Amino acid sequence: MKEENPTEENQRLRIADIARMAGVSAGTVDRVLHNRGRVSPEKRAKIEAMIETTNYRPNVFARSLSVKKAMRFVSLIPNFEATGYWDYIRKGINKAQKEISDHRIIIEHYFFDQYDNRSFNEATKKALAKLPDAVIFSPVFIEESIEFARKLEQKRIPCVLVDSNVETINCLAYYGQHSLKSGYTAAQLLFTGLPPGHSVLLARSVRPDGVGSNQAVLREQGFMLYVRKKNIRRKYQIVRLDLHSSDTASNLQRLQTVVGKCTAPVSGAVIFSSKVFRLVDDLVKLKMKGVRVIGYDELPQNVAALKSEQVAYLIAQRPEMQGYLVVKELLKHLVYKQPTHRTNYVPVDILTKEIVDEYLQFNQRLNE
Amino acid sequence: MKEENPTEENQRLRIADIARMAGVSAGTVDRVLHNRGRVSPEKRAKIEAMIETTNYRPNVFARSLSVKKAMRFVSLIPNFEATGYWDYIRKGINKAQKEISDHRIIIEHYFFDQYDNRSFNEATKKALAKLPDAVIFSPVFIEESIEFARKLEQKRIPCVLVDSNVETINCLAYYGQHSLKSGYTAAQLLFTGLPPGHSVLLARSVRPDGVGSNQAVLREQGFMLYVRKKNIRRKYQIVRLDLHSSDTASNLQRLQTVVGKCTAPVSGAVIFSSKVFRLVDDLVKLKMKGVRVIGYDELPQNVAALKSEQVAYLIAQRPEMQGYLVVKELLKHLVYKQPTHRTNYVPVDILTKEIVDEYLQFNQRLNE
DNA sequence: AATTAAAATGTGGACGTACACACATGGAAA
DNA sequence: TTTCCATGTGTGTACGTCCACATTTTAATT
Repeated sequence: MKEENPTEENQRLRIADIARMAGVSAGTVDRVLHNRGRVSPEKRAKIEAMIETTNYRPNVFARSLSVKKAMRFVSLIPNFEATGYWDYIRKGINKAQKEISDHRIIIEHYFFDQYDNRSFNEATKKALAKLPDAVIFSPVFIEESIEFARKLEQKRIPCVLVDSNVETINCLAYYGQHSLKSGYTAAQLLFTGLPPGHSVLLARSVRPDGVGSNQAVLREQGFMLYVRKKNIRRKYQIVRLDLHSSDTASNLQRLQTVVGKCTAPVSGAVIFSSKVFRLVDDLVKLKMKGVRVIGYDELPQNVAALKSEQVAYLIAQRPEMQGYLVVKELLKHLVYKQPTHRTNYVPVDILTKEIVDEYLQFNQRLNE
Repeated sequence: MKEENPTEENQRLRIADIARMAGVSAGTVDRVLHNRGRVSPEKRAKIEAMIETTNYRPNVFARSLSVKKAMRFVSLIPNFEATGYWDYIRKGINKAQKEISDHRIIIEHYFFDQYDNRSFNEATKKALAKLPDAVIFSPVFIEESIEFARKLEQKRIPCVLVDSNVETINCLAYYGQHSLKSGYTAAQLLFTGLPPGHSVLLARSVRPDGVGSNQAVLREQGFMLYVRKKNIRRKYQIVRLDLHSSDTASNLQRLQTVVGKCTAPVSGAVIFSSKVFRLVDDLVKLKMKGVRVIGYDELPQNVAALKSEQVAYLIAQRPEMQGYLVVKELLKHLVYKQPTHRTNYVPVDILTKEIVDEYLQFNQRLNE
């Protein structure tokens, strides 16, 4: 039995203390804390009052140490390419996994093809069969994701969304960027001080099915919001350019065609996917110089283009942080039993040649 | 005794496992892990080899639960004003303190007047008398801080620096912004697309002793770096304005005088302290409109000025994150026994009217 | 009133580590 | 030889919580 030492300050209260103060045993307090077993209403009230007045919080370390079975999370995100965006999200999830491994939490990853909804459906089946304690996923395919979330809800498996949001899904939390605002910001960075009368390219990466990703569509909407608000069309000629994510070889041709139709020289360009490095490559091939280019995401190739001044600004969205935070949010709910926020936007980060290094290094060190 | 269950995967190794594999008892492994007590060279080698090959990592929860005496950290930062910058750093420290309170770590705060080195010296004396396990401080006064760090080193008390850096101090870690780069970025944001031929105000907050803070001086240097590199002086008239941090009433007068001397209209302004809200107040009083103003730090008044478009951009430096991370760095070293980085720059965050809300909310939720 | 089931409450071991302490060994000094 | 100390090594308990199980109390039924 622990000696009570009244001179020692800063001693956090234990279950035993609450029990003593409420005149019951530790087991009864435990039942109240976890809503398990049967406790008489009077004692329950007394114990709850004690917990309230003393602001008792369980020692999560002792809890994690004591808890018997491991928790299993499942993550469902797109396949990552060698230097792709999704790889950062996976890294963030892994970082969180390492940090909480002492909580006996295991995360199993399933990957799917972001251009093929069948591969997503297959992955969801495997995930459900595992009966995990929670699921992390990215609702790239909206309808399929709603259906998946419905099944999870049936089985009482909580879930969190990463990168893109589907409002109607009843999940614990979403982490991602406010796409509309990031598109608006792209416009602001592009047009501030851009000489009027010129042409501006608005490039979109289009999928095999002819649709852009949800994120990209919203970014463009945000961009056009700025255009309308500031009466941009009066001063600039905005030209759309559809690029193909699968057939990249033909994109140079497309660019050439679109540029050929412009009556004024092209002095600005924006692309709403993370493939800005491809666009600037093509611009170089066509010997187009002095174009102010705005792109997304801090992929190594994009950073290289930023540093060589082919790209003026990159807009970033802390993908590792997104992955990290969705996992932590699950922890917060399942282990710490704390309330969570449904919708969480990560900041719109504006990167320039000069500050990108510190940005990357900072994020990397957070992941160590 | 724990039953070994060979079918159960993902079981992390325990000290007892290492002990069994090395043919010794848990106590001996413990002595090796903590470099305490006496262990024969042969067994030590064997145990260390086992730890190495199995990549054993102690369960930090069990460790924290078991550890006997509480650790005591001391923080030394400037007095915070009602809405001041230092309040954010303190909040970050407190957030970390809460998060690690189960590790039995107590942080005691001492505050000093950032304009009075004697108050700093007094605070250091109190801090040293406490014989803490580690110290967090901001080296606002360079010489005094070096002396303080020397005394800490004598007593083998590790320390971390927050906000500003002093290269010669031998500390575990520093977190703060790369002031030179943030000044450079301020210039870039100010001059990109600014109509040439006009005047630009370069405002400095000067202390009673006539010296600007170390941070402010470096930011100005970064700003001037851009000016030189881009041959700005050819196109703009750069006008210096010294504001007094103590005698704010007279600043309007100073502004009026400086503006009066300008031969071209003022179309841009930058201030290297966090008091941009005062500058724009004075600009309003003088009915100066259409001035592109750049300022620092997301103080509520500054954010208000940003939203009302009196300020074009704010440059932010994640002060809560700085406070939070220095504490975590101490934890990393003292509890997790992991290596730390000496110099850590937080990113240069560029805030606009549209994205500031998400930025603030994100930071706030991180602090919950 | 006696029996039995159900509800309420208490008890003790386990989680993995830290650390005080006990014990063992061996060599030097008495 | 005995005594003593230094060095090496093992043992046991505490940390705060969880949870299975034991025990007591209460209510329902015969």
